[in-house]
Amino acid sequence: MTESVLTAPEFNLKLTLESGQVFHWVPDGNGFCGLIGTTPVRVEQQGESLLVRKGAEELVAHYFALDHPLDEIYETFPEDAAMQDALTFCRGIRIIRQPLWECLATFITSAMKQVKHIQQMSHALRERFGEPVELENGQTLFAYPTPERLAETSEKELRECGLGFRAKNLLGSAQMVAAGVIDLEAIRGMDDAEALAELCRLPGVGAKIANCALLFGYERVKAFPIDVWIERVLRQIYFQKKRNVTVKRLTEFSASYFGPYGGYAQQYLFHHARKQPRSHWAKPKTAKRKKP
DNA sequence: TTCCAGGCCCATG
DNA sequence: CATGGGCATGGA
Repeated sequence: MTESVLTAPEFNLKLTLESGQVFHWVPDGNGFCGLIGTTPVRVEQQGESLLVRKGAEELVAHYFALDHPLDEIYETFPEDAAMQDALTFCRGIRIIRQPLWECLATFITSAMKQVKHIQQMSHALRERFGEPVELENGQTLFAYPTPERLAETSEKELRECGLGFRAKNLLGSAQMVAAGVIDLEAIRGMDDAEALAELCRLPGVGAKIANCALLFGYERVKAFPIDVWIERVLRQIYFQKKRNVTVKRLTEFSASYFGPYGGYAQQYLFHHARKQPRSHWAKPKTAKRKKP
């Protein structure tokens, strides 16, 4: 029950946990409760200190990537106004080191879902198929279900967790990983392009989700996922109204413009954009009209 | 009620 | 190679 204090300069726990990179931590008083893999942890930030259970210091420090040199990282950011605004807004967000399957699987369920819904699906899957683990205070948390466990569920059961059309993708991916068709650990040894291609063999995994896995699971801090928010930012800020800008072009631009820590830049732009009032964004020029 | 969300995949030009 | 439509669910 004794607590330990970790020094965590240049860190904002709340922003980090609420920036849309991880989806299962729950507020608990002035701190948060969650699982690092299968280990339950309560973390509370006080100034530049992190309060954690004695014995969990190393695990927590590694998970939250307290060793990432944020000052150096910020110096590599482009100096344009949009990037600097995002930095001011997001300072202290760290790209954390998530368990591979949990990270990948959660992003497979994220397609066309709001952050809040991704959280709901994560908790539903955990409570239904995950192993219960007790926190010190008696509270029960649930580990993310293993690929083996999910592989033996059914699409119907997964749909009951609110997954919709993503159910088939999660099930298929779980089966491939459980069967060893895809070796998530082995991907650690691949270069970026190779790793991206390998991840994209999984059903429901394309460039965006693969890059999320690379960034948030594999610590590829240059990986630059392009979702609807980032695409909006890139088009509006860096390609002012130019037409005929393909996603391929946006990808190439991002890879060179944002530097060796492009993934950090991306996360800051993403979170900043997402927290802007909706009125900030111009109306979609091509109004997607629906069916007859 | 309508719109949109940390997309992917497949069918067409 | 680029583009369009379909796919489920739930909150704003």
